[in-house]
Amino acid sequence: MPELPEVETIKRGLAASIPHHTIKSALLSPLAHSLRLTPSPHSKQKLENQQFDKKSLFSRRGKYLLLPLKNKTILCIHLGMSGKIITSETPPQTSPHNHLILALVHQNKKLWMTYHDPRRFGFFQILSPEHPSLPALDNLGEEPFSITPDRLLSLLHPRKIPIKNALLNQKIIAGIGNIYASEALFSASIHPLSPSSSLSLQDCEKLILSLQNVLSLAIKSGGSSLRDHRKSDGSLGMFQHQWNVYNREGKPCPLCKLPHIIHRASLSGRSSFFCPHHQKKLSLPSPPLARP
DNA sequence: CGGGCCACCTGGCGGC
DNA sequence: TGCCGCCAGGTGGCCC
Repeated sequence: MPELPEVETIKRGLAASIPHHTIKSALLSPLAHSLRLTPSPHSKQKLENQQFDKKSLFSRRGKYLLLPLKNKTILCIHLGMSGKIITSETPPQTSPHNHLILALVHQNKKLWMTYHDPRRFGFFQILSPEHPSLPALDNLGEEPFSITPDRLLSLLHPRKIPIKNALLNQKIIAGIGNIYASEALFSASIHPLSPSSSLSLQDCEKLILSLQNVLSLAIKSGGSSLRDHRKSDGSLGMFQHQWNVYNREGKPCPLCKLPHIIHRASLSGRSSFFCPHHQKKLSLPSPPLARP
């Protein structure tokens, strides 16, 4: 899915196109009930004839998109693996996967915003003062752009799980997915299987800088379009052309060059890509030797 | 707590 | 051409 850069790209696209619009109608697909979270029966009524709240900007938390409305509710969208949000000046083509279509208007100009998600691993929910959050949203870890090395060290220190798995755990750090976890570990020269507890403060500093660098570059390129991601105007993200390791098994390591090639390993059922030559696996400090 | 599974879904791709 | 198996950007649950 959309990881942090893709969601951020969509947020920025929407912020540039729809915040002054009024929602004239909201159409839910017949399949919307089988999204990962079922939308409340009142979703349609809560959205229709509402305006976006100009006092609260559109925002993103981890991989969650938050669109505040004037009636103090927030349209919260998670894109799962295959979700897209596309705006268009004509109604979207009919599809069973258009789970939410908002017909918008501003100064007599019509615009449609469509949430499309074939696999239905994503969802949308209306957060209201009565139901102000979601468990997963409450439990999100810190944002990669604000976490400090000290904080990351303290989160990693008690854990033996591979650092790659820790990066994918949204409760530890929010917004990182399978592509950017591999890319950041590559840049930080950290082996994905390194135990989380083996990272030093300096490793944490380097990892945070690598994360921030790769995420910033990806946002600048409009995210990575592997297959489903589109910017909100329908155009492609371009960061997939700048991947160093993701999906590049067998290709030369861009850093070490031949004969060193990118390897692939499966970690908790997810592909990880790395260069074993410069991403050295860290080991845990040896346990103290038993005194004879 | 953690690792290894599975489930939820559709669709694209390569191999035969 | 067509079918089949495999794989995919995420998350959460269950069992050991």
